[in-house]
Amino acid sequence: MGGRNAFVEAYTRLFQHFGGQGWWPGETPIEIVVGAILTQNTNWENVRKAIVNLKDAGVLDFYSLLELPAEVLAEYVRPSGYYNIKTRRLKNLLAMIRDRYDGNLDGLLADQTAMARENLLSVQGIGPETADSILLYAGGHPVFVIDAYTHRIFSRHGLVAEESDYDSIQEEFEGRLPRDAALYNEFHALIVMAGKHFCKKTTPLCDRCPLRGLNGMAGDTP
DNA sequence: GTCCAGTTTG
DNA sequence: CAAACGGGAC
Repeated sequence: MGGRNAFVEAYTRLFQHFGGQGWWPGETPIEIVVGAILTQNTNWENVRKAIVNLKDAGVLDFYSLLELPAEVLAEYVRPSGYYNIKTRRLKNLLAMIRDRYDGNLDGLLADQTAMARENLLSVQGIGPETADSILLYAGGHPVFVIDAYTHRIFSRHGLVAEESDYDSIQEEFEGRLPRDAALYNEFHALIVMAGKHFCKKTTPLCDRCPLRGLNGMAGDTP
């Protein structure tokens, strides 16, 4: 087992099993930012329908979204679920960019990582995972995105404590891995794949999981 | 009926 | 710590 570093080992195994994921599946920064909010606790396929609605309506750009009446925007994003609250969250983010970056999304993404993250987290409806997804996938900042899959997979393998919070898990990952945005990008996407296909919340498929035995435990499974 | 690339509020 | 937000797919 090339296992001095189980985090690197996990990445290697997942990449070999699933291959490169090529995230984020959005073409422009605004599309990635919108997708990051719409995908909160929601299946990506439903988010994709909402993005298609916005594209078809020709409003997937900063000022169109900013000026669009909330009730209209809500109809477009409806397929992604939580559509009223997500509409509000999108509007909150757009207003922050308008106020602090003169309406320039690229300005936010080009800001220093710590400052951009702080500004994102100040928006009601943007928590650490959404903020870091935007920083990493739209801005190319080297921040590791932690999600429910990350917590579940790595705690099941005894590599992070069950009770660890977002920031401490993130510190663990960033401390164990090279500070490389391309690596973080691919690794998080692979973790999502592992969570979907093997490390399910109920009835995990441990016997066939590419991560079985990752930490030298009796199978690393609960 | 269950689950989903979460976050806020009670 | 629990409830709320919610449509779509299986």
